[in-house]
This record gives sequence, C-alpha cells and structure tokens, in this order.
Amino acid sequence: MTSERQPTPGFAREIELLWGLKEAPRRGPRPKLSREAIVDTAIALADAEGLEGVSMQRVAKELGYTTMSLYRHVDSKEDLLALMSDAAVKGMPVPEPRTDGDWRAGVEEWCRSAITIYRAHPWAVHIPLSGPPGGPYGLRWMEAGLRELVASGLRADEAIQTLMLLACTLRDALRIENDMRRTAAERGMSLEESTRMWAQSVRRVIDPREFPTISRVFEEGVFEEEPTETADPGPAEDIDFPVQRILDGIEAYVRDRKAGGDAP
Amino acid sequence: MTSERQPTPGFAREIELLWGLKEAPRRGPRPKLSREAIVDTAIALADAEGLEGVSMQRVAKELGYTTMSLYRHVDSKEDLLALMSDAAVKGMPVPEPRTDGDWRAGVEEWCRSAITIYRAHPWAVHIPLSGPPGGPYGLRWMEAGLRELVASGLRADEAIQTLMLLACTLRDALRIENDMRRTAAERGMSLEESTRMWAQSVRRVIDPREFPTISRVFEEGVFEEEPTETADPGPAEDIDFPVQRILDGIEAYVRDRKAGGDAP
DNA sequence: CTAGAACCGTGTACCACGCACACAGATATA
DNA sequence: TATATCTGTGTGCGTGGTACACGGTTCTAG
Repeated sequence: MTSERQPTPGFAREIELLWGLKEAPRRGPRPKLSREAIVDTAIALADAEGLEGVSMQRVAKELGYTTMSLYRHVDSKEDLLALMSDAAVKGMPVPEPRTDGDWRAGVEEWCRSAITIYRAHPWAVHIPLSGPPGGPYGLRWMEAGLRELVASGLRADEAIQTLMLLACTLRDALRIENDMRRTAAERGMSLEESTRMWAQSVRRVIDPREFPTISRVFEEGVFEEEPTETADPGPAEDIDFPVQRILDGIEAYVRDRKAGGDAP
Repeated sequence: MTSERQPTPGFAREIELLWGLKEAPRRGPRPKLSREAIVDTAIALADAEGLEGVSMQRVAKELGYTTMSLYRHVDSKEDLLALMSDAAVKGMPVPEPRTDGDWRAGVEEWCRSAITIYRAHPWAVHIPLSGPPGGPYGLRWMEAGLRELVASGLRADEAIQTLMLLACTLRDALRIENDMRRTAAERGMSLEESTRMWAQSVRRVIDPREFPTISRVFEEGVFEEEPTETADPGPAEDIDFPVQRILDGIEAYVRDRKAGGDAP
C-alpha cells in the first residue's frame, strides 16, 4: 500500500478538516505559515470589518504572504469559513453543570453564553448553519447545551432537535437585528427611527380590507414604542420572548409525557 | 418644485421597490424589457439551477438582452433578490379564516402552506430574512399567519414575534435539509448514509470524558435509524417537532396569562 | 412642427474575487 | 549526496457586479 493521498472517500471530511487530522509532512521546508495563523487573522478581520472584509487576498496581505500561499494550508474559502465558524465559539464561557435540577435555568444560561460570543463575533451568525457542529469547539458548545436538555427529560434525538432549534433562533434573531441596525445606519438613522419609517411606509401602502390584521396591529401602535430599555444593546430584548416560548413548550411537552402513558 | 429624483430620503425605499412605486416615465421609447420579466426569468433560473445559477449575465442572456440592460429596471442584484423573495410566496395557498376557534390548527395549516411553497422554490430559504416582509405577497402571507396567532390571545407585538419565530424555524429546517442532502449527493450517497458516516467520524474523534452527553447520545444510536418513513420527502419530518413545541409554548403562555392577573 | 428633454438598451471597461498551475528554493530520507 | 517531497511565489484565467458614455427613440414644450 503506497500512501496515496486519497481525498477522503467522503467519510465526513469535514471532521477531518476541523480536527486537523492530517499526518504531518515528513520532508520539505518547515512551514512558516500555519492554518491557525490564517484562521486567526481571518477572524480578526471579520471582527473588524465584517464577513465581507474577509477575502483570501486580504487575509494573505494581512499576514504578509501571497494569496496562493493560503491554499497550501486551507483547501478552499469554504473550508476557511468552516474553520472560522468553529473557532468563533472557542471563547464561549461554558456553564458549569448545575447541582440543583433546574434545567430551564441551565438552558437559559447556555443561551446567554451563546449570545455573548455571538455579540463578540457578529459575523458568525452570517455563516449559515449546515447541520450540527462537527468541530472541537462547536461540539463543546453542543455538549454544554445538550447536558441541560437531556436533564429535562427529553429523549436524545428530541434534545438534539431542540438544541438546533434554540441555536437557529438565537442566530436568526441576532442576524436580523444586525442587518436592520446596519441598513438603518447606512441611511443615517437609529434602529427605532428606521423601524418607524418602515412601518409608516407599509401603512400607507396596504389596504385595510385586504390586510385587516396587519392594519389593526399598526393601529395599536406597535413599532411606535420609545426605547423603554435601560441599556443600549440590552441583554436580549427580542430574543427573550421566542426563547421563553420554546422553553415553555419543552416544559409542557415533558410534563405531558410524564403524565400520560408512552404509547407508540 | 422641480421634480428632482431624490433617491428616497431613506424612508424605507424597500417598500417602494417591492410595490413598484415609481411614477411611470413620460418620455422615451416604450420599454421592451420589464421588471416583471426579469424577476420571472430569474425565478425560473433559480428553480432550475438554484440561486448560484442566478447571475445578472445569465438572466440577461436568458432574456436575450445585454447584462447592463437589466440595470435600467433593477438597481442592483440585491434588489433583484428582494423582489424574487417576495414573488416566491406569490403562489402560496392562503388558508381560509376558520369558523371554529381552533387557532392551533390554523397556524399548523399556515405552516404547511409555507412548507409547500418553500419546497416549490428551494432557493428562497437561502435568501436570508432581514426583518418582517414588506412586499405585497410577503404581507399577504404574514396577514394569514397573523390572523390565526392574534386569535390565540397573543398581544399584537407578541404575535409578530411568534410569526417571525415560526417563519425562521421553517426556513432554517428546510435550508439545512437542503444543504445536507446536496452535500450528501455530491459525495454520491443518500442523506441517511451521509449522516451515519458523519456520526461515525465524530464518534471516533471525541473523548467520552470530555463529551459525556454527546457520547451517550451516540451510544443510544441516534443517527443510526433506518428511514422508517413512508414517503420520501414526507410532509415534514424534522420540521414537525420544533413547530409543535413552539405551539405548545404559545398555548401554555396564553393559558397562564389568562389565569393569572396582568401585573406589570 | 420642431427642438430638446427624457428615457431605452448597448458596448466597453474596471475591479475584486476564487483558484489552477508551474516554478524556485528548502529539507529530510535513501 | 541524490532525490522525492514539501513551502511559498508569480502569473494568469474565468466569472461576477456594475459605472459610464453613447446612439437611437419617444414624448412634450414652445
């Protein structure tokens, strides 16, 4: 068997990528560049200028290397983004296992942690999830959340689905908030101003007979609220409601199942 | 007041875009191309080849025009995508208002409708939502869902948040399913095969001491299931669980509020 | 009726990006 | 020491979005 570099028969090469599972080269010059350095500067760039600031040329320039040198350590830009995604949750403060049995508080704490790192790396929510995490840091993150959810009484597969639901919800909410804030800033207004303008435009354009419910909602003055919040970024205004409803749902679900029998 | 074409002072130019609010030109040759034709062929292209098949050059070629001619009718590709997003939900079969008071059934029907059009236009879930819909079709869609949610007893703003939560959840689930199915197909396997391979790779790589919960989950043989479903695409396998939990949560929430007082 | 304003679609070009490929120098194995 | 193997470089291709100036067309004002 001559060691031919097979491109990983398909067996989840993603895992191989994220865990850095390559046999180290035996010959040739010692590499000055490293995959880690590339990912780090890419992340620094994204933190500073957003995802659209991350191009292969830009990352290379930042490092003082040629564009093509990156491809020695990373197969494609897609791979780089995957590595960035995993590394983004590296600094996540993983909650300790709880001693009281309060799984709900545990999940809430997990959500707050997630929000914290996503606020530290806003670009991360713009890289769409494509399944459960596979990298070392992503799995650590998953482990922490899964622990609490399993404690709630969910079955394993249900816990995973719920975790994905929570993760997607957090990410969507943060992404939308980011987007809206950014486009508002482009027009030189605050988020609240922009929202109010948007609401007025919609209101002018819709026919109350065709859109009775929406009209009524506008009548009630949603979107007109003053920023009653104390802090600017707040802990998690619009994120709290959906998360709480999901947790309500889980709570009701496990309670009902415990009460009733477990028929097929 | 000379009619200077102001670029819409910022007042939600998105609405103006989506509703086609431009005063018709009074001079010049009759346009042969139309915004509608552009959007239609772009959608046809996306249906056939996915979003990455949609480039300005490609759309123009399909129509038999020059690339730049499109920019007479559409300000940018971003705008084209926004128009496509709105038009995608055009064919949505909007459920009739219910006569029984079963709001939960109403919301479920709304979700099924959404899934139907998203399956008809898989690319649509890859254009990220950036807030509540603003176009005529999107608002029609919103109206239908909002009607049922308001009937449940939610406040107006809560209903909107819930609707966004549901929409995001449906879209995320469908997008992830699409993505996973596509990457599996690229490696020449079915979705189930690919998932199993992935699970095996992860399992090989993680330390049970560091990832006790995940290890246990793998031990239980999640990801190993045979496709016990009857139909191939099924109505909504992985989508049903999260949606039901959310609805459980709403139900519990409105019930609890009705029971307790409404203290601040 | 005619001049010019307003508008349509075209042609040309620019720039950014991802990446293929061949190469020169470095290095460890045989 | 010869040689296979590896590292970073340079060059260049193809594709994508879009700015800009232009010739031709149509409506309106004088």
